[in-house]
This record gives sequence, structure tokens and C-alpha cells, in this order.
Amino acid sequence: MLDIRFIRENPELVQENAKNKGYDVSIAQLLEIDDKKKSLQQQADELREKRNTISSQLKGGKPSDELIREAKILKDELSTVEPKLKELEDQYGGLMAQIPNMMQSDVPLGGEEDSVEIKKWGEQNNGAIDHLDFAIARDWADFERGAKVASSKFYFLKGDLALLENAITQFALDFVIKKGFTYMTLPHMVSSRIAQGAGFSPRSDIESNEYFIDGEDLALIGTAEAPLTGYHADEILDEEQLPLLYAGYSPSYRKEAGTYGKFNRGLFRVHQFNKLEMYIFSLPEQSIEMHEKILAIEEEIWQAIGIPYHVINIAAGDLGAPASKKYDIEYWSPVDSKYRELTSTSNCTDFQSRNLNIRVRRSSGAIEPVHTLNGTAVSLARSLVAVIEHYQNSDGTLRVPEVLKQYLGGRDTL
RNA sequence: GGAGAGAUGGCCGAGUGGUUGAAGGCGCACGCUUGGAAAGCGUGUAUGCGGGCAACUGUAUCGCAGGUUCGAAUCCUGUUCUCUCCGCCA
Repeated sequence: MLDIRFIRENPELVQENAKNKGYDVSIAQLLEIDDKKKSLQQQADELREKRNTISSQLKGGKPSDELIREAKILKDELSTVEPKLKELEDQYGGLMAQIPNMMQSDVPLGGEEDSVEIKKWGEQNNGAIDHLDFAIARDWADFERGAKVASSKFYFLKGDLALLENAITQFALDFVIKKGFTYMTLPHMVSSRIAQGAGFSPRSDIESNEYFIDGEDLALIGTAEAPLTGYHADEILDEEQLPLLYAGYSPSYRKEAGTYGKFNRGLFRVHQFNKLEMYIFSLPEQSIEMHEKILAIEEEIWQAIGIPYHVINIAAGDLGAPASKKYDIEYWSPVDSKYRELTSTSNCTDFQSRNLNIRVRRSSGAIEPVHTLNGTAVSLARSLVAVIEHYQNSDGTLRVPEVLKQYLGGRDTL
């Protein structure tokens, strides 16, 4: 959530920002509730003050019927004010939760098609066999049996393709560890508080992309970002500790309702895929630099593997609530002759940390929310699509990217 | 899953109805001391919200939610989590 003081001081900015992100919220309504809440709070505080005064008079001395009578009247008055206050606080909280994070000034306005290419690497070659056809021909992927044991968009990877997945994972893991990230495994489910604090939609949202556990306050994670955000919830970190660099590896579970069709075939969009995620808790003044750092690492990984890509600065309408700015790396698909999403990195500034109460104690003694950032190191199913499209031979074999050979026992062809 | 114990400030840890926002310790900050440091001594040191230029001030907060009471960290109920023992088990 945003800082209410910031909203009070900049209502037009916040309204404009929400509109540009495509969120239908009324800041005027929020401020109206906020005003009512404040004045009711004032009333309650005054009643409590009187009560506390009487109470301290009663404390030492003998019981006084007069004072107790007064106190009882105050108690009655409070019992009418407090429920109203509670109701306003709930409304206030509900509205606050709907207001998206502020964007950085260099985020392009508009929707998906308005994202701006800021960098390009490698050749835009054309012509290749579809990754699914290629994999099935080698008996490397089995979606039919995936559907049999689970449902559609679940799959088995077999043999060398499964080994290739491991190789890519291990390569990326070694890479980010060298960059100073601490590897961690993590819970594959999170409580609703953590999920929503990280910015994921609640169970009540039928559009939600998440799987919820029946009868439990738990959701399967759609990304390691969720548990990693929650890792330091309700903690006050020391300034010297920051930035904290974590790399979390986990499956990601996503409903992806209604996403079928040619461009979502095979491994490109599935209900479950493994992912190595970078996550940073930083000082506020570091976060822009950290965001560039994550992007640079993502680029280095894909350059090392040898997959052509471009980087786009995601437009406002596609940012989502928590992000202040987002870069996607899209690889060039020689099958579809277009760029397709491969990784994503967001600077969530203090949006998630306010939700989950993650703060830093500055050397000055001041306490303030930290900034949080996330970014994909490798997203496995999609990485396999990119590698198959770019390293296939016409005889149905697959060349192994140079940097992955050491993770495949030195083999250069699969 | 069953039984028991617990949850207090950045950390540890007192506190069973009334100046307790909370003893004491640690840590941290500043000062004194010192050639310098350590030790020692002194002072200070929670957060949210509101008011105030500020000094400061009102209120809330002792896992969470209710309840009893003029008044709750303290009593009652529910709940979550942690620990110990038992059961089950990769």
C-alpha cells in the first residue's frame, strides 16, 4: 500500500497514476473516508482521555460513586463510537489495498503494445521447428500423460530434456551465487496475508491466477517472489545488512485460465514450472540501481546461453499494482518470428514492504520501509522453449549451448 | 492427530486488576574518563495514528480477535503460532 500522508498531499497524482495503470479507484472517496475516520478517531481519543483521567483519580483514592457514574457514561458513549470507527477503518483498509504503487517517471503510458524496447541483443533469425513437435519427436515431453495424471497444461519432461532443465538451473544458480545472491529453498505455499501483501489477488477474486488450498488459509505460490517477500515480514533490518540478495528456487503454480491457442502451446504457458528467482531487499535510495543490476544479470545469463533477445520497459497498463517499473526480457522466436517473454524484473519500491511491515533502522535512528525487487534468473519451461528453438539441428538433435556443457557431462549434442 | 507449557520493547527477560509504555540486562547513541582504545561511569534509546513551526502533547499497541471491569500485559472465551511429550510418517 501507499503512505496515506503521501496520498493526502498528492491526491491528483495518485489518482492519475492509478488511472494510467488501469485501476478503477476513487482517491476522493478514500480521502473522504479518511477524513471521517480521523474525526471519529479524535472523538474516541477524547472520550478515552476523559476515561483515563477519571480512572487515574479512582486508582489511589476511595471509590467514588460520582466518578464511577461519569465513567460509565463515557463507557457508553465509547461503545457507540468504537464500532463506527471500526467500520470506517475496514472501509479505509479496503480502499487503501486497491490503490496501486506509484510508477517511476520513465514508465511509458498505455497498454501492452506501448511498452518500449530499450535494448536489443543478437540476431533475428527465422525458421525453426516448433519446440513441442521437436520435443515429442524425441520423446522428451509428454503432455498427454500430464493431462491424464493431473489436467491439461501439466506435463512430464523425460530424458535429455529433463537433464537440460537441470543444467540450465544449475548454470543460472552458479551464476547468481557468484553475483552475491544467497540460494534458498522455500515454502511452496503461502498464507493469504503474505500472498496479498506481496500483491497477489485474494481467494475472493475469481480472476485470480492462484491455486488455493481448500479448507486452509494457503495458496500455492505462483512465484518464489511471494514467500521471499514474506521472509522478512514484521522485521526491522539493520542498515548495514542491506542490500540483501536472495535467490529462491521453486515450482510456480498458475491457473492461466483461458490461455490456449498457438502462442501458448507446449511449454510456453503451463500450470507448473520451475523457476530460479532473484529477490532483493534494499535501501530506498539503492533500489533503482538494484533494478538495473538484476536486469544486467538476466542479460548476462541469456547472452551466455546465446539466445537473442530485447529488453522492454513495460508500459503502465501492464505493470500490475506493486511494481513502480518493470523490465521484461523477451527472446527472439525463430518459430513465431517475434519476441516472446522470457524473464521479468520489477522494482516494487516500498509497496510490498508497507503491506508486510518490512523496515530498516537507519544509522540516524529513523525507521522506514525497505524497497523490494524481484527478477527472474531463469524460468525453466520457457527457457527450454528458447533453447530448443535456437539450438535444434535438422536431424532432430539438439546442440548444447557452450556454457551448459559442463552441466551435461561434457556432451555437446543431445 | 492427542496431552501439556508458552507468546511482553532491536534482543534477552521481570511483571497476575490501577502513574506499567512497561523493572533489570544486552545492544545502540551521545558524553565523561584515556596518549589512544577497552573497561568503568553518566545520560538517552519502541512503533502507529492525530494535534503543534517546535519543545511537546492526546491516543492506541504486551501473538491475534472478542468479553468482564470505572480501569486489563495481568481475569474469562475463542483463535494462531512456538516448544516438550505421545501417536503417525518421507
